[in-house]
Amino acid sequence: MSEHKVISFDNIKVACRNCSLTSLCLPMGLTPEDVDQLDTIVRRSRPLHRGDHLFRQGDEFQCIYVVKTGTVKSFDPGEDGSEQVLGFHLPGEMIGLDAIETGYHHCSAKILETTAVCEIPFTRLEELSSTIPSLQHQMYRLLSREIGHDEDMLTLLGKRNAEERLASFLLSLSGRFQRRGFSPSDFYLSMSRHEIGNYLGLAVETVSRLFTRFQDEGLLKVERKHIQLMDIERLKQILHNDQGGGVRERQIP
Amino acid sequence: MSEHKVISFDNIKVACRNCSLTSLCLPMGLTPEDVDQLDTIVRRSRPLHRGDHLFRQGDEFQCIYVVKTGTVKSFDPGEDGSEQVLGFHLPGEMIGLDAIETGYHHCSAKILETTAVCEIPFTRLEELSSTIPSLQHQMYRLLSREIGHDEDMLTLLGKRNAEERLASFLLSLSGRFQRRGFSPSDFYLSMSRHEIGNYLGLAVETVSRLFTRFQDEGLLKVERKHIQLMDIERLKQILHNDQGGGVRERQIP
DNA sequence: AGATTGCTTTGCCCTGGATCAAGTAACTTT
DNA sequence: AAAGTTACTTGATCCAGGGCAAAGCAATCT
Repeated sequence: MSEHKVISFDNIKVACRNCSLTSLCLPMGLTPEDVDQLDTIVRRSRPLHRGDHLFRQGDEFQCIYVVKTGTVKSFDPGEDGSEQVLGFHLPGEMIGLDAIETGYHHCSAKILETTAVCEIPFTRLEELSSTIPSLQHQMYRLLSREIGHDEDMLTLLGKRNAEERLASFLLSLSGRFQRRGFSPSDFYLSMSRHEIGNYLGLAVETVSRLFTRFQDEGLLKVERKHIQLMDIERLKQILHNDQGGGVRERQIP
Repeated sequence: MSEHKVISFDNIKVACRNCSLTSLCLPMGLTPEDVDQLDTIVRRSRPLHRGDHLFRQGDEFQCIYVVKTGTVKSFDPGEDGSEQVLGFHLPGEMIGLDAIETGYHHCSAKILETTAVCEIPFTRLEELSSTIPSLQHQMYRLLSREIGHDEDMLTLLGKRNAEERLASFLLSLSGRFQRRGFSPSDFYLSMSRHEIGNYLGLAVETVSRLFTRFQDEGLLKVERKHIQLMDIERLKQILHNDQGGGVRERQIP
């Protein structure tokens, strides 16, 4: 995906104030002074590599993580290894919010491609947010957004058929790439077919067959991980066909 | 269900400090003084009746609602009426958290049986929470809990079969009733088979057949809305059979 | 270069649960 | 109390998508 990156590796160690993700991330809506305050508690990681765990289910909850570059997968590793993928996280997205309640992580998080993250010790973030109202507000917004997103996924899994699920998934990625300055119609998937299927409640084979079918129908071109959306409008129509409903479009910057 | 109520109608207008839900609700972990502070911004509603809307999708977001007595259903009413039930809310549970982000409600909420709710103007709650750290903490916890709960539902819809879904649903209700002082094994459903099916991603017929089957197998007794769980242990085993996994037990007080 | 390993695709068959279609029981209205 | 309405159950059929098996294709190792 690197050839499409606008938000580039320059970001790895920059302060929040100079980070191009600022408008999608925790600092959104803060004054420059408040961002500097926030900056004092943010820790930047060295790059992590494919397969690394950011944290594991059951680990003590210390930090909220924000993706800076790369992609992270969060998943519930079941009791016996039958994992359920809960999300794919792109730059600017937060991970670990479900751990606040109990103090330990309910899911695991694994790196899909070389990734840098910001770590924010939650206790300090909490302290800071009670002195900076706009930070508190932004925290509420981000937590609320996560809830809204999960609810959209519930509708996806509860009501949509295989075709609608994959179309919805691709459009979600497309929109999120676009908001990050990447091409909305030409990108590389950092997750496997297996992970996509798992996330969407489908078998690998079904995902594979659908990619083939979408390609045959001229909706897109696939070549392994490389996706080119050829007809985004028609993909959107798929969501609004059938029993209508359609996944309400949601901004997940 | 009224014959089982321990948390009774006495609650309808009591202040938070005297409310028996206090340990499940927003005041959890607050000092008595802080609870009184909170109390000044809480508005208590007169009882609402079956079919009433608490709010509708698209309404401007003003208040967080907390069920005091009764049951509320939240749902996404799709574009054309193909609704998706998102949750059933018992006393002490909050509704409308997904609206914080955008300032309007993403789902609708409807009363299932005569219900009293507390309304908490969100702006005032936000202000108050920046002066009471333990209130802020509790808000973060509740928002996080909602995320965790939704993630459990994603696993349910993504991985479990019909039998596991219904067992999980009944056990969830059972536990939540118990924590509220009701019988965990003898209760009335305030939602229809249709709503249960919708919530669990199943057809009404499937839900009906499963109730019959569970009854034939001696797991429970059903008579319309009246449920008696006869073998909770065996119901729990259903969740841990098959591909293992099993819905991790979670406290949703 | 050839072999090993790990995705992905494709063909084939099968099943869980949806859908369709009646029938029945409870609740509402008149 | 009869008639209408809505919710639930039960039976019969169907099919979208799952599971299995084998082959294809990249990438890495020897």
